[in-house]
Amino acid sequence: MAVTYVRKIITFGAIAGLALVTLQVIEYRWLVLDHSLEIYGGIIAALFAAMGIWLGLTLTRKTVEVREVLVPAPPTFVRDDAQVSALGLTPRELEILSLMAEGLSNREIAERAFVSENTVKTHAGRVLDKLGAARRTQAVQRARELRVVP
Amino acid sequence: MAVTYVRKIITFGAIAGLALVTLQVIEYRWLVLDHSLEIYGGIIAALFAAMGIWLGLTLTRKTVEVREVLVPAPPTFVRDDAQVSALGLTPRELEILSLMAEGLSNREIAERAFVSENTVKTHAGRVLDKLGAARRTQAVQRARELRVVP
DNA sequence: CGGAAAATCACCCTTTCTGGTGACGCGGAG
DNA sequence: CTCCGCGTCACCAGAAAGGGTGATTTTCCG
Repeated sequence: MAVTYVRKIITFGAIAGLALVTLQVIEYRWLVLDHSLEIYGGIIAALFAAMGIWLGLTLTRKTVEVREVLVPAPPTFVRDDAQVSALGLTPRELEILSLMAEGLSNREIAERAFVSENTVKTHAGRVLDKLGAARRTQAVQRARELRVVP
Repeated sequence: MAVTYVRKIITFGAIAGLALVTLQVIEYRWLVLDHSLEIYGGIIAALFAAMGIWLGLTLTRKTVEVREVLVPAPPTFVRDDAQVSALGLTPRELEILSLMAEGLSNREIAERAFVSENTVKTHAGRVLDKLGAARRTQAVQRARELRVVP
């Protein structure tokens, strides 16, 4: 930032110098031709006004006001793996639990997991057991509280 | 916005006019005193440069950047009553649904609601029906998605 | 290699849940 | 007053879920 400003000031100086030189030239030219002072002043005024505008623009171009607006974030689910291991749930059991939470029947779960319905029953039984639940709705409820399923 | 710019331009005109008047005064004063042209030009230059800078500054001052900041959503549950009425759920059915969502059996719900288990079955059946669910776990899942139960 | 944990599957029996039908009382809207 | 929505209750048949036991295969780790 500091470097930027230094460069701008140098640029400003250079342009100012150039303008002065130009002024000298114009001055003698017009004086020789015996023109009025008003025209001379007008030119100077226009020149420096333009330069000033350019300076003002350049100096403030990066002035931005950052306004932070608080907006509700979408509920993000992150599985509590600590709970999972604390409950002693195996990966397969966790998978069956997730499918149970989606409201699927044992038969449907069996199809999705490519196993027999009996196998699903076994897993489901263990899940209920480890979660201390008597019914699958209860198991899902507990799992949700423990952040094991969304 | 357009109004703002118009006002600025008018202001600019006024100041420019004032500056010109000032110039005239200065011009005669200094001419009478027979001072050099350079000083006169310098004053004009300084005057218009300052004005230009002011103009540039004024014209570009406000650039507002709105940045949205995600804030963790509060776990506040608010029932979507629109959904409830859209589903045609009666108060009693909603109550039974809530108890189902807690993982209670029909028998347990009957005890809490002070009705017979058969009554609970009837309500539960209607709830499944209105939610388009085949099992209570599915009903609970749907109800949750529809923000009918926490 | 050997054993433990995990995953798989099969029965059998009980409990719970679901679906369908029917019925009764109550209170509000037409 | 009558009809309708709501809540209540009952009964039954079938589906789904839960509990228990036993067995085989896979996987993984020391």
